[in-house]
Amino acid sequence: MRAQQRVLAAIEKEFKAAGLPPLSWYDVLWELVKVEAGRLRPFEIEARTLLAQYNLSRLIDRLEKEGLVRRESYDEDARGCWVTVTEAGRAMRARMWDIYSQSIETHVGTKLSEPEAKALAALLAKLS
Amino acid sequence: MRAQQRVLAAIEKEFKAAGLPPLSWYDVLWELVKVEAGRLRPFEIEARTLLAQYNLSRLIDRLEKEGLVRRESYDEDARGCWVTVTEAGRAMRARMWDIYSQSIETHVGTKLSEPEAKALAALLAKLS
DNA sequence: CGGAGATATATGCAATTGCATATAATTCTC
DNA sequence: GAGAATTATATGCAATTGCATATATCTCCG
Repeated sequence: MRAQQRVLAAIEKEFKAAGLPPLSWYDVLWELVKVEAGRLRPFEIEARTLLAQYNLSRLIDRLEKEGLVRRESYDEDARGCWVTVTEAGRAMRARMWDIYSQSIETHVGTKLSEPEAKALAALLAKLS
Repeated sequence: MRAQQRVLAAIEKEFKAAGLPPLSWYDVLWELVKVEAGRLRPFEIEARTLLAQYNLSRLIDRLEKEGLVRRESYDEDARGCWVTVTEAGRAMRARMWDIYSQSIETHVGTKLSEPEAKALAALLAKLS
């Protein structure tokens, strides 16, 4: 818990210092960019990011207001919608990754050797 | 990040199901109970828990309102105060520990062997 | 077909958090 | 020993989160 708090706080701080939005924006954008169509249903994002449904709904509002994603209708089911990443969203994700990757390097990369990092990942995977 | 989120969410959920307050209350109470005098300065709690100063200030308000801690004057420095855990606070911490220890067992203990848990702790310690 | 649930998403409202700054006291410097 | 800088804690206000529930479909079953 403490380790995560420290690392997360450090990363958020670096995003902020670079004038970038919080990590949760990155998580959503990255899920969208990762899939080839560049779009997902909210409930799919929810499952992938562990964001609560109501928090995600409002996070999408904010992303949409900034023009980073668009809500589009989903014809097979009128309850649903697509969340599609825009070009601006892709660009933002890339900009955030510049900072994020550096942060990871600083706060994790320099603290653990390659085998240690792999061991850590393997142990954490057992918790999920 | 994901592993921590999952485990933390599961623990908070179990606290809530038992009608208990959030984990952050436990963290503060535990720091207080751990020291023999049963009291600390806010800035000491802050350093030990990683809570932000303004969040801690308000968390102490809530704990005080519930009668779990008391703010007492600190004579050597009139800016400061002691935060002293009350009997009710000690009792609450103990009640929370019943749930917390079970949660840890469920969400960590059953997922990792003893040497794995030690290895995980050692790796995470390197991040801090 | 006509509900009775189930599912997908949104939203009003209260609680918490974050930010910036306030307040009050202490220490340091010349 | 009078500011100036620093430290300890609190607080007004905006943003975010959590909770409960709303809304709109959809699915399934008799």
